[in-house]
Amino acid sequence: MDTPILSRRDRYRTATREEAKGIALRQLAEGGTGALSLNAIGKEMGITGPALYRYFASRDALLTELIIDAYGDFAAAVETVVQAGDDAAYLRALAAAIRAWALAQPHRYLLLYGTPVPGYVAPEGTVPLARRILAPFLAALAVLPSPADATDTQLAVLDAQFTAAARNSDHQIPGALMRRGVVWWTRMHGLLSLEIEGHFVGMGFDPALLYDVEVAALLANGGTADRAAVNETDAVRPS
Amino acid sequence: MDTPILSRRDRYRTATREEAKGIALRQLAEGGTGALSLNAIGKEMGITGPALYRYFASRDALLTELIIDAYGDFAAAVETVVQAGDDAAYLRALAAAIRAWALAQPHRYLLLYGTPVPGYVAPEGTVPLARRILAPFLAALAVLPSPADATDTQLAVLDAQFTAAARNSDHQIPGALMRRGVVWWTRMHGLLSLEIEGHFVGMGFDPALLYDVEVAALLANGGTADRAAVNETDAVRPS
DNA sequence: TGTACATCAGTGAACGCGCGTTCACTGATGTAC
DNA sequence: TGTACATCAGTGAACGCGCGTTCACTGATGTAC
Repeated sequence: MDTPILSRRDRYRTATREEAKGIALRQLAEGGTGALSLNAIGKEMGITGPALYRYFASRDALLTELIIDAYGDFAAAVETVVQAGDDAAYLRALAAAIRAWALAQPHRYLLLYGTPVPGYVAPEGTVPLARRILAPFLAALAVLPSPADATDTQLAVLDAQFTAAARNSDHQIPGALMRRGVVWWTRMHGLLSLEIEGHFVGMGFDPALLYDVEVAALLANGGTADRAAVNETDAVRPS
Repeated sequence: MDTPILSRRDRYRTATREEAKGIALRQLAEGGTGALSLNAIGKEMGITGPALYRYFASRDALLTELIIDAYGDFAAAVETVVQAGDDAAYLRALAAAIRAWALAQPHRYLLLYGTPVPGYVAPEGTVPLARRILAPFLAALAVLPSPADATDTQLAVLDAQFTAAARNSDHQIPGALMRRGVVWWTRMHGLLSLEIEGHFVGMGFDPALLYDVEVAALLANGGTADRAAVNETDAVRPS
């Protein structure tokens, strides 16, 4: 840390900023992205709307800050998971941490992965933040072998695409590994977004249990169709 | 059909309604749910805003109608798929139809499965519509066996929950079947929502290919973790 | 076929609301000598 | 330690905008005799 000597003014300033952002998050949780209003935030703080322009350049600037904060918070929550036990246990713990964070702050999760705000352009430095969240998964997946990877032509093409993309980027993640990470991502997101948005309500099952089952499925085949299993199934099929 | 004798007025009326709804859909596509405005629709039709109150009771009523229409359209698109070839091929075709519809009209897909409109209460008769979409999948999945179902306690509990829910409802779908259908749903939704919302942009892979791979994975294990494969993997593991 | 009435589409003004944002201004807090 | 100036927080008015919705009203289209 570099000399955190803050004047009274600076401390007050950051405190006010944080208070405003906290209220903004609550407004977001209650009314969705459209309900984010500098005037309304000011009103709740006992302050005029225009006063907030001393703290945020515009409404979009505040929204951008909330998004970046959410990314950081999410990444921090994932990085907090300690690597204990074997890799499968670690991956299970990572998946559980993601679900816990998403359910604890659904509006922030939707801010990152939900329907994009119309007319709002995502901030630039968002890619490394997204990668920070994926990184622990990739680290664990790299150790965990995935069966029957190269036996499928579709898979081979897909992995080659990821490999090529890595060449054009600044990272060196193997294509097959990246693909497995993305599969984890899409499956977890499918479960979490539907749960958060209330689409499981009234279906009579425990979303946590389904989540566990799906994580187990991911661990079982490493995020890959087990083509050996296909043949087995076909052989066993009664029809 | 029951006597479709419509007066000139009635025909004009439905035509105007349809035109308004079409413009509403385009506005939704451009500006998101918040941009849906009766005044703006009227303006685009060369009509005053209040005039639209002759056709729709309120803004929410129009939104409800759009949602119900979208459900119907989506269900119709799924039901159009002809059952040719074996069950796996049929399921692949169903999954492809869903992706095609979702990508062709992303805003309508998000209207059904995206972030809920804040303050808007979903219409009542939505459950049977949602079930209409799931039904063809369940029909095909019922024939396709899923391996190693009962070997896992978590799975057994989950299936029991679905079975119990079916008892309390008006349908008679076996728990394990319903669970497999939900797994198809969550996986496809994860892929489709992330693709539609632009989260795959710049990653350098073909979303269609990943979709195919995931459908293949679903077909391979029937939407279930293949626990036999887990043990195989563990046995092979180098670490 | 013509007339009298009912129905309906659409207008335009109005109400009340909230939004983002700019701007000139007042007071309080900090800093430099 | 005291004074002079700069910095900053916050106010309140204003601009222009758009929204949903109600209401009294005008004209055109339909229907019944």
